[in-house]
Amino acid sequence: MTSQRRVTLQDIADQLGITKMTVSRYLRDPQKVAEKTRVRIAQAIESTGYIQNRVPAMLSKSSSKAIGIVVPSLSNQVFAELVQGIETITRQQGFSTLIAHTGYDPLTEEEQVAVLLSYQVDALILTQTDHTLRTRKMLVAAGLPVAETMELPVEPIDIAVGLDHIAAATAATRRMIDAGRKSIVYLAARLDTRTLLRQRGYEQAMKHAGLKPLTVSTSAHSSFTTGSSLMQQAFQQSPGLDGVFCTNDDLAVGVMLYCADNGKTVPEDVAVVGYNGLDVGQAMRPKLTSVVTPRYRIGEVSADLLIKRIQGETPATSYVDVGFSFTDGATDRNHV
Amino acid sequence: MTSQRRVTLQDIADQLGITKMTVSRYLRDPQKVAEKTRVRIAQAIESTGYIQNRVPAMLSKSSSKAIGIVVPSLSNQVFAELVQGIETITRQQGFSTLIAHTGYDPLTEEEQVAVLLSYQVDALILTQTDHTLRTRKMLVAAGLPVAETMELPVEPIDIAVGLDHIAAATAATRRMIDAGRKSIVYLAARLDTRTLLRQRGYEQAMKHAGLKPLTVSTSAHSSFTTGSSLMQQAFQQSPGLDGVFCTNDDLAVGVMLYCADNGKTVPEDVAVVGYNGLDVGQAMRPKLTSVVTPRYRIGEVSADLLIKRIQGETPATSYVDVGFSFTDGATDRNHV
DNA sequence: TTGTAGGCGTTATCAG
DNA sequence: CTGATAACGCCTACAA
Repeated sequence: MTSQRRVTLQDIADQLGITKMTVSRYLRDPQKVAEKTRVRIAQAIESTGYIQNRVPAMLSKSSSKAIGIVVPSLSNQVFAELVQGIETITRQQGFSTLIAHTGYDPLTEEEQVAVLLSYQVDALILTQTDHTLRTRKMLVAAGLPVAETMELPVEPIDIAVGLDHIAAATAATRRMIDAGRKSIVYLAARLDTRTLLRQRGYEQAMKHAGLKPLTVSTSAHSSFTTGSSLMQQAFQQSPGLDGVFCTNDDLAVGVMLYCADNGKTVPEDVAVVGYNGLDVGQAMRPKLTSVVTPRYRIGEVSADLLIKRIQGETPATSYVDVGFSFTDGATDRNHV
Repeated sequence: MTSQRRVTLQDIADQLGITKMTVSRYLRDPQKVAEKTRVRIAQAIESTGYIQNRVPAMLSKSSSKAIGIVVPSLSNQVFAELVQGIETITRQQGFSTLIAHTGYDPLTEEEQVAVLLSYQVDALILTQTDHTLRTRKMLVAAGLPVAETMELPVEPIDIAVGLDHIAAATAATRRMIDAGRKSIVYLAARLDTRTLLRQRGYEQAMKHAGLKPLTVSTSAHSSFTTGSSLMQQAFQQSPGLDGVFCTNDDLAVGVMLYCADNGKTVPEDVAVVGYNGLDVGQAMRPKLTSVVTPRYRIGEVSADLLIKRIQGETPATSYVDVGFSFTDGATDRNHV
């Protein structure tokens, strides 16, 4: 009973003694068929539980009215919000979304891009800029609009919507420097592109202020426990540290928990700045100071640009810097 | 330049002066074509950046070698792990996955199920048991294997893999009762089925012990801040409370942060038990006691059962209770 | 208002 | 080893 053929237009047509063309017409515009037929078709569709099969349309128009989204991780609120931003736009334009995830691995990205392309998506939204050669080739060959999001690639494939993570990290670090911190450490996990960009920004700010940068990192993925253990290492390597810049809020919260647990007061003893401005940080006391990345907006903007491109328009801009700001936190103040 | 036609088998065949059939053969098994042809085809494919189009296969076999997964939320680690469990199995069996999300809304679920079915997925994995009538109808009409996961539905559509949330909640509550707690409150957010099941379990345990249950809830979604504010309300409604059972770990951590911030010691003043055993809880001090739900396992089991069904086998079981356990936490001990 | 013919890109099947 | 043909389900275009 599992593999009974799915109901088709033909089935419905046969059942009513008409042709599938009439049923097809009804589906796209009920007004186009006679009142009597209309009622009968409606009934038949209702009773059979007919579901539109998109596949033929994909075949003949080689378009699916779908946009593919490739995110690194499914459990990261950052990407969940990006997707929500995308979907507010796609939904109102009648596009659906296909979501794939890569676990931060360019090879998996390659695979997933191939899968999405094989489903004939009309556009692709990527969230990494580090692509394999084959990925790039496929994207070019497919000739569809592609948006790279979150960070701004040096050599964009096509559309780019994101923010300057180097500048954001520099600004974050400078806040602590301006507040009188001297020994600031950068905590990094899962060494993806963005983590490295932030490191660059951090190092620039430190060097510019004549301070010595120190990065403590792990290839493990970010979590609260990772944050705690990185902080422990940081104290070992730099006992006098008075500030930490964390590559994301998960680490930052782990740092705060570690401090609470080891007699260090934030921000008096140690300043902490996180990245992304997630709810976690805002639930802490004091509230975490963090870089706000407008990913909802990134989603909206990139979806909007892509749909315009799908529809044949040529938007003036294809490179959008959405900027950044800071949460209203208190973990980087009150020094000396 | 955006809508150049995608490269097809025909293009490659033309380019080589052979038929697409030969190219198609090569793709499925390179051994099936002559050495010489093989090399030429390989080259042409490489240079054109050809990507397999799955759509025609979906049409003719009305199968896509894909499994649809419908999760409530993309930012919840619980579902991320479920998906990972699913994908370990699907990947090794050559199936891809299509992920859709509902925001905990049965109507959105209906929509997403329709979308996935229209892509001719071979099976569906759902994570809610509260479906609209139309959803149920579509699933029956589509006649594909369906797994309902996480909770165990009273009337399963087909396959069910999950755990007994009532029993788990009862056990969690009883731990605190056994440790001498008298005034235990249940904190709930986003009132989905599982939240309500846990409430039932909590109430049963309380009544059984002759204690008065009290639930403090909100329709807002779970977060640390939600947890903190629910805890504040709980103290207002029940100043003498000495225990809280939280419907998930996010709330529980919010509760712990609130306590830390308001001079209450955990577990001395207030016992706390969470749900899901996420990393957050394990990063807290003391470590959060929490119900461990084996969602990775749930993913594996359901994917395995579904694929067997797709391949025509009839597994003996289609109803699997994976059970639950507790994290090695300390937030529910040390009383009186 | 309804019907007929053909095509989208691939693969199963049969023929050469 | 390679080619020809038909089929999958729907929609566009045209015809009745």
